[in-house]
Amino acid sequence: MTEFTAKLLSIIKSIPMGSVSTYGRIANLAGNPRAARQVSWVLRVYSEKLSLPWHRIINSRGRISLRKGQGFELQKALLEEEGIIVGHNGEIDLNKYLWNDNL
DNA sequence: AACCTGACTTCGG
DNA sequence: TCCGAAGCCAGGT
Repeated sequence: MTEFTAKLLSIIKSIPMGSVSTYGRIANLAGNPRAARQVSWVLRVYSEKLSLPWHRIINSRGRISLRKGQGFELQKALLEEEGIIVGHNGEIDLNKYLWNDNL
């Protein structure tokens, strides 16, 4: 994998429980604001093998990107287990849960 | 090397 | 708010 991908993995693994981050923000922290799509690719490929907290990643609109029947329910459940309030359509209050560590 | 594929994002209507 | 188009990125074929 590329150095950039390694950075993404490192950042993803550091998202604390009870918080969420977005594809774009992670790409930004890794040094490339426009690589949001790469983040989704990384999650799909490495989440299981590396036990990534993939469920803590949502889109810039503050909603779960996965479709119902294709992971949506699981992600919603995992987030709620961490105390995060998720609306019926996957809406999450970014002002309240967004991980702001360094930015 | 060319072309396709996303769990994306931003912008305009 | 919703929809489509365009931009962008690394990997896989």
